[in-house]
Amino acid sequence: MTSARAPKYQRIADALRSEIRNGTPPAGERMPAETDLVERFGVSLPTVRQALGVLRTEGVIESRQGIGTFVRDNRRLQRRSRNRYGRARDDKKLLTAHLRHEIISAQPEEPPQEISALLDEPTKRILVRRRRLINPDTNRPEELGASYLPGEYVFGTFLETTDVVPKALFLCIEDLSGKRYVRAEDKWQVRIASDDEVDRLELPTGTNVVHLTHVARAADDTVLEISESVWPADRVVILDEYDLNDEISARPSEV
Amino acid sequence: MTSARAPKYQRIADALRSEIRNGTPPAGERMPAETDLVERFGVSLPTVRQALGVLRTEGVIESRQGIGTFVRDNRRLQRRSRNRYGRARDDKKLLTAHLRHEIISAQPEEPPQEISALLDEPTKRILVRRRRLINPDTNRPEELGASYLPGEYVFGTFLETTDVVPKALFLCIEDLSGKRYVRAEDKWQVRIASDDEVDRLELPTGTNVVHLTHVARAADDTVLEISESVWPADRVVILDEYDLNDEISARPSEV
DNA sequence: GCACTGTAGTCCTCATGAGGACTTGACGTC
DNA sequence: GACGTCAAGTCCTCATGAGGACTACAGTGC
Repeated sequence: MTSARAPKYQRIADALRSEIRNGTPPAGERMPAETDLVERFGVSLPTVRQALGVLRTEGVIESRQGIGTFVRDNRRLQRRSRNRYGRARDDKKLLTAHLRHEIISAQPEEPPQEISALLDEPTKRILVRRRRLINPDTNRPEELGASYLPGEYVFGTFLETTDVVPKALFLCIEDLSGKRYVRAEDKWQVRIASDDEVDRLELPTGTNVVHLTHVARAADDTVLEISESVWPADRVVILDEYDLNDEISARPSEV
Repeated sequence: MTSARAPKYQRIADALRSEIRNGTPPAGERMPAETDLVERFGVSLPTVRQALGVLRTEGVIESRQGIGTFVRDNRRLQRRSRNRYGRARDDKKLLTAHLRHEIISAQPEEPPQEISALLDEPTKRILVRRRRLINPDTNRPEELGASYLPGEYVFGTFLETTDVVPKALFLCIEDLSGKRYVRAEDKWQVRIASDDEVDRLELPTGTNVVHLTHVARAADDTVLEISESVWPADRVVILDEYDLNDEISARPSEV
């Protein structure tokens, strides 16, 4: 894999990566100290650090100052791309059901540019509920989210508290607004984590995240809810299953 | 944004990033030489290089040895997540239609582990058509793809040539197999680009890519086609629109 | 028992210095 | 005019050296 003429730091990175892939050190465990690696590979400290930097940006390892460098556990969480509305399926592959929901805040906020651009003019006063999901197995945050709800329906209701809602959020909105969720648009993007996301998701800076923006509309096209979800990009898999009859409009060979 | 006690390389990176965001230098243009930056910021060369390294892993800039460091054009290409089967919509936001199609190869290959795991036993002999999409405006590759087709249907047919197919690929397979595409599973992942992808997509090493694995099945559940598509993660947006009536199975409030 | 302190081990920052590899373009030769 | 050569400018690699910041833990004093 590595050519003989590759730079030292690259060869060291390759060596360590393949060792990790073979289980030494195993996920979660500590790597040898930088000074040990200097001795082992017979190179200088900056070279070792450059090699570790490669693995760090790849998400293979993670360093904590004063403690050590650790092998990251990169098992991926499985998400269903349209599972927001709880279609009844008991798919054991979906790990997200076990996640603990935690409401960070629930208060009126000025919507950011990208969100307010999607809103109808009269609904620009909004309530924002921010949530975080913790994986109870690893005790690590796996998802960050925000729901932007039209103020006219939700101001002064129980949604303005940080309590966990009694039933699915969209059902609450339907009750409060008297309208039905009938259409949705999803937008998926990969981008660098913001400082806030780095903190809340406990990620190394510069990590990529998957960002989903979900817009739900009523029959009259007004926006009932906009929600955002953010996951660490290297810890998530998005699954989608569908019938093609709906997708294939006409087969030319039949015309 | 940057605290006063942030390390030098971080402050330099922040300064350059915000300048770039404000248009200097503009996308595609050259950055000042590293030695110029050394003088401007009054730091050493490794520090400047570390700052540029941050921007490089963020995808903001790109360096070419012997030539210079350039601001990357990070406009994103829009993709529809289920548009593979050409549902007739004339959405001007979709830029992909303008892409130039290029068949790299079309020959029998040993399927990789992840693919053959999805295949039925008798169809493990497959034809692989590899394609690349070029954006004629920028003349840059935007997408890399591979279609894994069951050998029993396609060996010896025109699909074994690198010619562009006369009609949509799935229609060809339907004709040749006598079966219909009725169901599909999509799997989306973000991962580091392989060496091959770095070459073919002309990316800096270590870049993240979005990887879609699409499995299409017939009514009897046999696999008709597996296709993979790979895009640079920071140059793509995935869009999806759908009716919620299909998704929301039952509203408890009505029970 | 508790709180504080010091120390060792760890990763992080940054300077200096040197050589190499790659690209471009000017120049000279044929 | 075509081709090869050379030099300048660029980014890339790597060593050495030093200091700092952070964490965990053992020991001390109360």
